[in-house]
Amino acid sequence: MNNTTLKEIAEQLGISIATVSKSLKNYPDVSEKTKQAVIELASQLNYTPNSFAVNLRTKESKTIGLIIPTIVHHFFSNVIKGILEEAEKRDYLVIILQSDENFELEKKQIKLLINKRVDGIIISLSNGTGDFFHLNEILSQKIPLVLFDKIAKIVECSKVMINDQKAAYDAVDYLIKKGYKKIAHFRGAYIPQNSIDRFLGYKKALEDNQIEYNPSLVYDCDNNNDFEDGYENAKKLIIENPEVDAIFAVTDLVAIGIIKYFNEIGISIPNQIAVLGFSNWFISNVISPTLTTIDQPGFEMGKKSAEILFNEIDLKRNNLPVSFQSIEIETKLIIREST
Amino acid sequence: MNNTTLKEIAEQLGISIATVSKSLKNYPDVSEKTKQAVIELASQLNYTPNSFAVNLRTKESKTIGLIIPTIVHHFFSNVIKGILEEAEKRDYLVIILQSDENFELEKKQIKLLINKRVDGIIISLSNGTGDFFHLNEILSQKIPLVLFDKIAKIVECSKVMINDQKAAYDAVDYLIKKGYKKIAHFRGAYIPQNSIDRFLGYKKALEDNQIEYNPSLVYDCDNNNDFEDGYENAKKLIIENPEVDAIFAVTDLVAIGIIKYFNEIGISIPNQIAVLGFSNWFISNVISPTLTTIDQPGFEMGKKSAEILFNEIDLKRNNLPVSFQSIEIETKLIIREST
DNA sequence: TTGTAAGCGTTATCAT
DNA sequence: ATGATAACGCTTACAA
Repeated sequence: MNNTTLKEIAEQLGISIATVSKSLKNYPDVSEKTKQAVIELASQLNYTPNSFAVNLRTKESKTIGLIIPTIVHHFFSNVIKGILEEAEKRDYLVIILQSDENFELEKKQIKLLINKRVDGIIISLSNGTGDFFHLNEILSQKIPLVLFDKIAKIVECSKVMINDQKAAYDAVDYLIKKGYKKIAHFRGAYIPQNSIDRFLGYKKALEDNQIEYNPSLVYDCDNNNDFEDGYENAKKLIIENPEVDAIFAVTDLVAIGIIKYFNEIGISIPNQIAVLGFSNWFISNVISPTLTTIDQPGFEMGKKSAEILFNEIDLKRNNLPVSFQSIEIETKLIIREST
Repeated sequence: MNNTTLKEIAEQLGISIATVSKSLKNYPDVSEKTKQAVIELASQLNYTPNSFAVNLRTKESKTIGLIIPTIVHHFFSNVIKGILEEAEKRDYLVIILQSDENFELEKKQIKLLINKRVDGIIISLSNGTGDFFHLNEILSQKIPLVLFDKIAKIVECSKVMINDQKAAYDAVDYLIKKGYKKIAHFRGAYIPQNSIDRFLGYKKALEDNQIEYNPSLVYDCDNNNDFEDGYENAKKLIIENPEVDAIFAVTDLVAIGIIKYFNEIGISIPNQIAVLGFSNWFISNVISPTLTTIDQPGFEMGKKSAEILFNEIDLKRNNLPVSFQSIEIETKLIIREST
């Protein structure tokens, strides 16, 4: 750990630390000659500023924090990618944490990040998150915060999301227009707003098309294993409601579970029954039949979240007022073989 | 940013900063009475140590860096998960970077991490990585380093990997024992050692079973889009070598591409031709037919890498000698419907 | 143009 | 048991 310091350079050159610092930071009030000498020696000694000291002085860490519910997840992976690319551009580093859908862990991780004095935080809330006091702690410290995907409407900060309700509505509306009459919904858990919204979109599309909403056609997928949920519920559905001709699944993974089961027992998709997913995971394009789904653009959401965050960090640095944004990223229906 | 400092507590209590610090850190030489007073006021004021100052003082950041080639990747996602869980246990934070298979980016990111003075670094090398000077820079700074999966044998540091050659050998040997006679290999690029080793394992298994190795049965998948590679090569193979009865693919994604094509043109798997993948991605268990593959345990690899790294960090902290480990994680053949 | 010195918030040594 | 003080390495206002 032979790290060169300003002091060493100063001593070797017989000048003061201040002058060395100024030379390296291109201050105007230092002679070209000394500046060159400093720069040369610095690069010779392979000098890099001690970031700990810089942090302490500037009160900035050039680091942001990111908390997501699940790492092994196609959508979130894409979000991460979008965020990392924006951070890269600005030479910012990203600390990533996984809350594992656990409220307590999320709280602890936020504490860790605040403690670490990151310059900003991006979060997608866990399904277990019950209240938002822990978020207020971030805000009261004036740390820029962006929520994405799993957001909390009440929290006063910027947000990046999709319109789950509209997306679901469009999907179901498409199914109806295509001629499907008896449409089931495999819905998600009751806690994250997303699955509620997707359910509401489903319901509204039915109603707007004069199809009576039938609660017994709604199946719960809340065992935290979407694939299994889809598979098992498909089994049930085929017995309980054999006349259903289409299923709108809350997630591609649920849809894949459904397809898997139907493939196994020889039910033909979409001839006997159509399946429509949500998210446009990679897998939905390679399964047989390929899955009609809604594209949820994770990369763009990550990118946008990061852009907003870095913008707020800049504003804060310059003591300018920030106004929170709520951005809705466009989704689109990807029509494939399963409908 | 109303952050309480030791100084404030000291002033309010009319004692010295030193005493406050000691109280909070449970030093033996401070009276129970003052200690209690300090602790109480500290929690009242919601005191947390300024990590910048702590870092500067202790020369530790309680942070490690992780560089991986691709974020959106089932295997690497699992690795990340394993690493994050180990870090979580120790209240360590993890900075994650994506090299995007780009040598220059990898170099830059290592510089950033060294600069940030992380306590340790874990890397899976990019396919573009040509030499290892940038890694030596890490070592010369005495920063603990663990390489995993895409490793460089010459670099003197701990390593966590699988035995690609053996895994491939076992897979192909299994195919042969199962009665397949004409086995093609869809191989990966020529740069990462992994795909070379898998190819060698394939070749050796043939030779050990007295099957002549035939180079024209080896197809290159090096367009950086495994799925497409598999699909397109399957198309070629069926024309050029219609008598092939099994394919060993370098990756599940390649295998999925193959399956996709065969499903489309109505070639039955495994009856007309068998397909065997590598990695055991989630997708391989839900596709039809389900894919026989080799389980490459990302989670364990991440976990093990982190354990080794944290151990080295501890040793270094206590000025103890470290000896580098090379750990081989067990893979296993997962037999499913495609063979 | 250059240097002095204060300060960022801790930790740790050495007096008292 | 408590406190004064130096040190970590850098930035920057101010003095020379």
